[in-house]
Amino acid sequence: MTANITPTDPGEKTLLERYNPDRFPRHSLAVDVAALSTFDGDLWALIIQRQSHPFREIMALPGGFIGLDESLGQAAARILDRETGLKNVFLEQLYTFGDPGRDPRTRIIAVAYYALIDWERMQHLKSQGHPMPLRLSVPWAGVSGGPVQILDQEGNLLPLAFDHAEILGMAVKRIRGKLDYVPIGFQLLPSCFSLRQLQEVHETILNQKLNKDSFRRRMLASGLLKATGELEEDVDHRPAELYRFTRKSAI
Amino acid sequence: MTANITPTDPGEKTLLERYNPDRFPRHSLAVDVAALSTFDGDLWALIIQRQSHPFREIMALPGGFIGLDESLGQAAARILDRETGLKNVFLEQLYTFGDPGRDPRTRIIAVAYYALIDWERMQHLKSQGHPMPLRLSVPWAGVSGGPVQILDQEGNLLPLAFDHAEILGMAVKRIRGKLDYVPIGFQLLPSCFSLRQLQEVHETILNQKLNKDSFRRRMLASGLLKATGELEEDVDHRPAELYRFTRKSAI
DNA sequence: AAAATAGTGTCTATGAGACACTATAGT
DNA sequence: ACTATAGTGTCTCATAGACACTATTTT
Repeated sequence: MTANITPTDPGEKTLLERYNPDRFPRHSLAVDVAALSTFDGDLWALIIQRQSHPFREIMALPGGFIGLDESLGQAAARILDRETGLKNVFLEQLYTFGDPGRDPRTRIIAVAYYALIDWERMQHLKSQGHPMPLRLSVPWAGVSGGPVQILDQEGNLLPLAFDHAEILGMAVKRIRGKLDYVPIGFQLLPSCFSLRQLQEVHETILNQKLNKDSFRRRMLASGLLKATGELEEDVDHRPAELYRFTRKSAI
Repeated sequence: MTANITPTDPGEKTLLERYNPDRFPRHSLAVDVAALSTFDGDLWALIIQRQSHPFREIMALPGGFIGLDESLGQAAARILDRETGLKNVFLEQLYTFGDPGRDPRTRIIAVAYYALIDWERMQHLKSQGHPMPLRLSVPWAGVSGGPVQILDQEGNLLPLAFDHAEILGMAVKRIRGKLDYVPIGFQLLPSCFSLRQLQEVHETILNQKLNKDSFRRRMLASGLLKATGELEEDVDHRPAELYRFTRKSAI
């Protein structure tokens, strides 16, 4: 559009140069990351123990403030890298939590992301310090949603800081719903896997047993799996063939 | 947790009182609303023509800055009310757009919401001035996603300001995906409607013809429709029975 | 009566679940 | 040989699509 300069319109260029962001309220913006994995029939989340107030010593999701020149996804990847040393992780925006009062310090809006990490990588976290995977307890079925709790090694419920139980719940709800039409299961497996492993991932996410025959047929008919010809090793029964995902569909 | 005060820990209360939000970068946060309706076999979106720079005179979604003490959903409802006078509208968070550079003034993060409004209400907007429904042209099938264009009365493509074509595209993708498992169709209809009207809404959203028999069976089997006993009027053929949605499932 | 759509009944094709059977590893 | 799981073939059942038919309004 032509920027005609008139007495009432000083022109776009001038206005942009004169623009004062402080004419409108400014907010603190953070990213929280729900990094999920599957193991032993349960979902696990990467949790840290807070070192400072508020919620000092309480369990929380990794998070941090968003820099002025990084995109939201970059901020999430940076924070996940800082906590785990992992790069190139499946990471997707989840929801933005902005209720006034969700943080007792001041109003902080959190753009939540979720990540899917296979258990093998989850075991080799760079910073062996605070972050650790903790088992989830999902107190609802299907995709009804709601907060999700975390358990310590003895199976005791641990409280979560801020609204992080809601964020985790939203992440579980999202991947349950998404699993029906997007093959995200392989994000939680090594690059080579058996159909049984894939089925166990699905069963863990959905928290329900699936029919073996029908699951095999669906997966093989999807055209997204490629047989490698290799076989499982070190199992005390007939070894299964290993498959790879053909990542033709953009994730 | 007991707030033990030690030489290295001044206590939670003190820290919260001393908290300085300016220790971290602060951002401009806005809400943009994609208000959708269906009519004449197409999706329509509520569009305004910008009165000021940047993108002066270009078409855009209604939006505004988020107040310091309102929730994100409240901000979206306030802005939709300001533009349309409509209250109690189906409104749901869509995605947060935060790429640096998406707004030429300064970095502005936009939490996008989408609304579903039945065509009847769309015709009686309070402020007869700027906001108007414009027809959408969706250049992709299914839920592949991508930007969506708007058409003027003559069917010419109009440019959209900022990343609003992407926001609209995300909204269309979302409702297409959601329609398969959540009955959102009735949000685009008056409270009483025929099965044919409902099918037309589905066909418009999905942009594909549906099988009449199977659609009827699915809808009636869902248990979400209640026959009213009333019939259509002023149609030049056998009148259809009218139904209501039983909103037992929380939307 | 003609036109147009509403609504019902039935056949068929497809896909999921169930089950039986064979195959192949370790012990 | 025994056990455990992999993998195949087949039957059944539920649901979607197709189609034929009847019903009810306006013109």
